[in-house]
Amino acid sequence: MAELMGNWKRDKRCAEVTEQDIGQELTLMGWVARVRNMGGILFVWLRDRTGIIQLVFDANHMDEKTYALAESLRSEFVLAVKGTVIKRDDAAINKQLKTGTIEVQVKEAKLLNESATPPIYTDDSTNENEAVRLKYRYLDLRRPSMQNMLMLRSKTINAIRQNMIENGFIEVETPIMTKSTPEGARDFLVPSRLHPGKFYALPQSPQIYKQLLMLSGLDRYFQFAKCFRDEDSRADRQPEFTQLDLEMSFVDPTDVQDAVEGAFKAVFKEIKGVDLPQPLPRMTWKEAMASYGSDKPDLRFGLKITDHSEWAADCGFSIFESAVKNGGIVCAIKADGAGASLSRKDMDALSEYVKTYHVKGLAWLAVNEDGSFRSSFAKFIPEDKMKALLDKLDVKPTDALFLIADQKLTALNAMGQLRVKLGKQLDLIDQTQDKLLWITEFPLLEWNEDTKRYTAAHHPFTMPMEEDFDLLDTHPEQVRAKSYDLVYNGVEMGSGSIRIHASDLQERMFSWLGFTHEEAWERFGFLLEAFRFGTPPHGGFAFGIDRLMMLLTGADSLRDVIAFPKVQNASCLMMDTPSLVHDEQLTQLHLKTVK
RNA sequence: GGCCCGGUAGUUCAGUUGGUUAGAAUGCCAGCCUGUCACGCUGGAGGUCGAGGGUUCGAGCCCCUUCCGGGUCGCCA
Repeated sequence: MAELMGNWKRDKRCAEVTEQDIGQELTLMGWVARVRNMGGILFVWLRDRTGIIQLVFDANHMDEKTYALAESLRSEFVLAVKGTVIKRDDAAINKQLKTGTIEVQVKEAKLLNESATPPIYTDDSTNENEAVRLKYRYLDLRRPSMQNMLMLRSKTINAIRQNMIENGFIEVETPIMTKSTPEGARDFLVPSRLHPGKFYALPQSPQIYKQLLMLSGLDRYFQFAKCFRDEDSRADRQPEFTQLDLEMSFVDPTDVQDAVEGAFKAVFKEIKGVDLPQPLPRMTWKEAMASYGSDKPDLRFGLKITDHSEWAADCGFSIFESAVKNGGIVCAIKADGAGASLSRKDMDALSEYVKTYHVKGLAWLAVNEDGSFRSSFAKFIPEDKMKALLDKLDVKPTDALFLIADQKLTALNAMGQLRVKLGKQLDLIDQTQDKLLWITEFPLLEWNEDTKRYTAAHHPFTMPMEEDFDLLDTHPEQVRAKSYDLVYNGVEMGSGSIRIHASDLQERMFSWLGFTHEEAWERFGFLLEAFRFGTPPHGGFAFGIDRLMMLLTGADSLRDVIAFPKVQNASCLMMDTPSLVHDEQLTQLHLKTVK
């Protein structure tokens, strides 16, 4: 028996009521979070996005009808009340509530809407199955933790936007219906009704538009860009996501990095109250791979990787020797004090784990307290040779040692994954730290074994380093790019580069990527054409807002920081997306012929 | 496409070696209760054990298939 609001006006949100309001008569509106009926007196927790305030319905202070209404209240009913703010007795103070020292003595009430019994809890008391939460996402978003997340996200975006505008960036919106481009991820396609057989593509990023804006003379551009990639999901990868996209003219890498650092500094100050150092540390890709086995090293803990190929070349252990002979490496991680705690079973589990990353196995050694050791490989190696390795690595009692032998990048990648795993397992990560750094000088090109050609490591518009121009025709794989990634606690936040701004160099780039002149012009003709009209040197960056929110809130999944996320198979459990459409629609789009 | 984990009241979970009518908490419904705050007390309803097939005298439990959710490798310029 819901009523209309009539002329009632809400005075404040629930938890905005304070002791300053004591004695005032206020009109409040919100959802019923909890009802406690004592028989004659009845307490209701009224909730909105600000929090909770306690309402008191006393049968002696209101007419029968109002009290009867109070007795009919259930969870999630929408309620409006008029009442007086009163101070609670000392004994009745609830320290859990922001408004715990006050309550509202209700005089009148209106039931604005009823609610079906909710299928999930709308508080944070339980952690329900995520599929159920996602099916009823609109209720899930009533949870205080989710509301806080959305408010924090809004605040973060606002801090970034303000920082961008203060620094002379201009916000420009670029199209969502755009052109499919080769290279990169799969596109989501939109069929055209007016152009039978032709398709728009949703942008994987506004890359080309923002470069054209530099050509147009915008000088500094930014946008909170929605991007789409039709690839498999992960905990930190959604088919649609938001990034801060920016581009600048007349700049070198440090200018772009400064601008990005400025935005991060603003966010950390605003959200965490933390002053980030500026400039942030830099590390080359080569160094990151060699020491951390990753292009996104987590610097909150040690366990650095060391190379022992030289030692391994004649160590007597045929697996190590042949790896080195075949151009590979033998690398190691030493974990101080881990030898005593890691059992044979743990070692086997770690060995299985590294195999996921395509190495054949893990050689391990655990030193006991008395200096004796258990090992999977020591028995194959002469004693003096073994001693040389342990001395070199300064292995002491209770230490553990792990070695991997394989092709260089394969071994380093697996070792990098093991490093992170050990960091977590041995509890070496200081969760209170924020370790940001730049990874620079990425390789320009990567060899693709399937297609037998080079592909752009970043994207085909990336400027090679001048120092490496000579290598382009002879050793393309050794050419470094003017590109840079920002890494935060072992997570890639985003990447950027200085772009190619000369038409001829861009055309050469396409040819290194295996495009013929004709193909390049067919696919990127408008860009090559545009580059003829005075393109300024320029570069930019983009970082994931969702990933940033994940790290700021400590969430394990992107789904926790996106209002309406997709699940692993890219469907939406709430709306049941994607869905079938009517034949008529398909016919109009020329996807189905009328019979 | 591969590998791994999970699916039992609305919700969170337990369920022994395969053995009677599948349990608990919470939520829900009804009653009682004038200061509760995760109120309390009494009673009640609520189950296609994800689905289908198989083994068995007998299946929530074992086997096969499949659907759904999660993680991950490949993939993600």
